Amino acid sequence: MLRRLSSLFLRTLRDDPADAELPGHTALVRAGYIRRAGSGLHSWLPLGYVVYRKVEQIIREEMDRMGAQEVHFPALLPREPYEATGRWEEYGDTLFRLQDRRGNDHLLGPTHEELFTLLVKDLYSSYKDLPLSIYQIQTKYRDEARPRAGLLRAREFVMKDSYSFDVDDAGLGASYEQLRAAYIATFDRLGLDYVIVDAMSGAMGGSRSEEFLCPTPVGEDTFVRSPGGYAANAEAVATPVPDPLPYDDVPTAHVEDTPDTPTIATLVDHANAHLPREDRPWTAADMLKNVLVMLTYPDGTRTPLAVAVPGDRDVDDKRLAAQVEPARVEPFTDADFDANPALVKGYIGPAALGEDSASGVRYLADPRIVEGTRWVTGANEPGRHVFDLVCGRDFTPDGTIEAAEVRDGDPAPDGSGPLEIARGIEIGHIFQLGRKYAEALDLKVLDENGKLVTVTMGSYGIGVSRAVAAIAETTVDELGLCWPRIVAPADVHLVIAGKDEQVVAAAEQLAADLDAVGLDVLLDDRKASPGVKFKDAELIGIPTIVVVGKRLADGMIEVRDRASGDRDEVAVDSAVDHLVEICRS
RNA sequence: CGGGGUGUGGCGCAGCUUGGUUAGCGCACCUGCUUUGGGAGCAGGGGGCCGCCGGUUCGAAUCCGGCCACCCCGACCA
Repeated sequence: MLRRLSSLFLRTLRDDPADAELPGHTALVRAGYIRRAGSGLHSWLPLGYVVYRKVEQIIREEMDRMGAQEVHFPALLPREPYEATGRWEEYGDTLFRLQDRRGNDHLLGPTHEELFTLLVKDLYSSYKDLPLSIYQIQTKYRDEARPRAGLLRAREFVMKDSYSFDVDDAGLGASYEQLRAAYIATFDRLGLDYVIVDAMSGAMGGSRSEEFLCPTPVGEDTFVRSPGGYAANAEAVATPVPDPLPYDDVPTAHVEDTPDTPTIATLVDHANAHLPREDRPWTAADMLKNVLVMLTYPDGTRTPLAVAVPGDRDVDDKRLAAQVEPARVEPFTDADFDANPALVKGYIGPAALGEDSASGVRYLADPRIVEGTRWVTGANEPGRHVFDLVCGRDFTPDGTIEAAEVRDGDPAPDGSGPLEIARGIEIGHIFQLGRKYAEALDLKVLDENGKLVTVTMGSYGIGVSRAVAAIAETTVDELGLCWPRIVAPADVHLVIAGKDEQVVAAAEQLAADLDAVGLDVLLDDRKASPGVKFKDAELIGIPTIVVVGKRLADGMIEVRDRASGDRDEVAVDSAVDHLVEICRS
């Protein structure tokens, strides 16, 4: 394929667009790959669409290779199936809803579990038909509260979503492993760096869920990893539980006056000024912080929850939310305090917490708060705190909860070293759904004993448009885009640097020759100055830039590597062979 | 949804406080000449209901009110 820049539907921009904030997104717009059509909506221009299709095709090939079969659903869907699984309501404002002329509710599919499940139900009814993996590459719609970061968080985006169907858990496990292997192969081919992280805490049973995160500071997901190879989503990190401590020589708990100390910082200052420790100064880590939240369940029930964390840590809202799902976490309001007179704002302590206490509020503690740990905490009276309160002796929480923030340097749960906190773009997610959708939509098959069994499912997604963005964000440099060859919009960017007839003729001939041997060529045959062409070539980011110009007088052309900036001089006569070698190796 | 901000040719921006000729600049685009190895020069040109609606006024891009859109921070986000 030979494309000419003189006629390509392309206009590069010299200035950064005002609304692009990420370097890769900025470059995609400046280089003429995408245009914003609306908030969270993007149009693909010719160069961008070539890259998009290459990424899509690699994903498709790897899905086909593992035996999944491609189908295609509508993006516009009827309400009923989503009503049946409860997601018409659960999805909330993120769901794009619309009505047809008869007033019937429809939605633009945010994900297609329901449709896949129903399709299999329509056609299959025997264990002999399973296992089955089917997938589609489909435009998805989510009315994001705040679209941002270009293609990374859009309202319309393309996702490859696939689903596996098995009769039993062992089958689901095998299907999951197959998909996992296919994802590894896919991202390896795409040249995308990735980390596979646990997306769910082990406490939640057999369901496995892992995310493929592309590590980059511009990513929206926070994860942790250790030198020993442990990696997990921040929500899923388990805290190693310390051994119990002896507490025989800890004094009896005693209440002290600590006026005007409603926060940890003020309490530490007061304690050091008026009640100094014998061995060392008090720190926030000596304080027991009790945080109240209100949980709201899908059925509307509201229940308060108290979470205890060491005073030097904050509660991580996302980790807490993951632990209490499906309940939603809401702040504990002044009205809630009024309704619970046993709770004294700013001075809440364990004595007033717990299912058997005066307040009756369920009290869950960070796993670090083990038997024998010694704390300073609220005395449930304004201006007073309890000192030397020992866990297991003076109070016992109702249970533990993983809600404290994870910090750089925290130990990995598997002993593989200190955790490092990093950011990543979620480019893939694999998930053992289990029987949730099969049950809701009654997908059953007959097993070998002639008994009806509910099918168990897995769901597996790759963001196609997001993968393009992730590649751009992780390869962009100060000059512009810098595509891995496998997804680049062409193999060679051929710059005609000069208006001399011999130069033009030689470049045209070279372009034709490269085209003839099957390389994709972007030929810059515009009447622009060499400087403009070089800048654009760097911005567009095709991996190999060939310059036919003044050195042609000596029978030489220049071959540049976009990524490294390396330049070679090559004889025109051997240019085709040389470039084939570069592009095919 | 809370907070902040911005809407002026395709892109980036000035003008608005203090209302008053034909609304301006850079890039991009068109024509001509010169130029051609790192975003060229000169000359000439085309392109705008100044986000929308209403109000004040002799007169509104500019002042007032309402609405809409978009962006940023946060909340939210299989």
